[in-house]
Amino acid sequence: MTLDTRLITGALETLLLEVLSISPSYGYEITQTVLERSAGRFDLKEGSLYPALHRLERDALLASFWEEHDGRRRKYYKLTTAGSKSLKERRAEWQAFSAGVNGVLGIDLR
Amino acid sequence: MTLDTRLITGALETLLLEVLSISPSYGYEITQTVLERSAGRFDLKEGSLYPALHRLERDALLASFWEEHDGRRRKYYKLTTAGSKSLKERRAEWQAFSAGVNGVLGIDLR
DNA sequence: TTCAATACATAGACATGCGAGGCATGAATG
DNA sequence: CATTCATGCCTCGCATGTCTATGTATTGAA
Repeated sequence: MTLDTRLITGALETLLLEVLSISPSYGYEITQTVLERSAGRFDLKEGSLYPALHRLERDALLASFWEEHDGRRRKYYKLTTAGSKSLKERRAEWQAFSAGVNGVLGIDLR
Repeated sequence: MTLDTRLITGALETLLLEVLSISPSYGYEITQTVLERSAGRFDLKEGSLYPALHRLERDALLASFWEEHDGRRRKYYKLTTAGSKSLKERRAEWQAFSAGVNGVLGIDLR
């Protein structure tokens, strides 16, 4: 397990919720969006992406629906009301967490 | 497992290396230092702290020595040369990672 | 005497990311 | 026509991590 892998662990679901808060999307497209918005840093793997989406749906933070495009089945996900609320909390938690780490590391972002 | 727990996973070792780069320290004191420098946010548990210290020592990033103070045994840890190098890399990796998350979340720190 | 704080350590429960594999379609390449 | 690449979804098993609970022990205060 690389360091980068361990770092992503707590942020993956938040990133998925964030991307889906912009507009409903599906697995493959989500990976592309995350790749772009992270400036190429986060290349989500299928073995982590799909289980994460399923977890979020199981917890009712996401809802899914199938659509067909050019002969390809796509499973779209969108935020539920609870998902939107959770995203708000997770964004705040991320900011507090990163502030904590920066504090210990003596990194001043002002 | 709380979200905060998952977030700390990738940063814990970096925080330990950072604290020990300031001066050698021992388990209990490290938890206090991290608690202070994170503004009370990170209360390291023994079940994650000690295994992490042992991992870092196993990987030769830390070295340990025992000392006695007021009848209490303390196991001090200090950075090795490799540990110092690793810390530098991890600090850079943390900054790249957090920039990536902030990018996806649309958080602008300028 | 009893309790809290200090101090180290580990076993087991539980959770998560990833590599590897499976299955399928459409477009481009040779 | 065959092959390869990009698109698209899914799951199993492995490695690894944190936390709770527990064990051991000393010091000092209530």
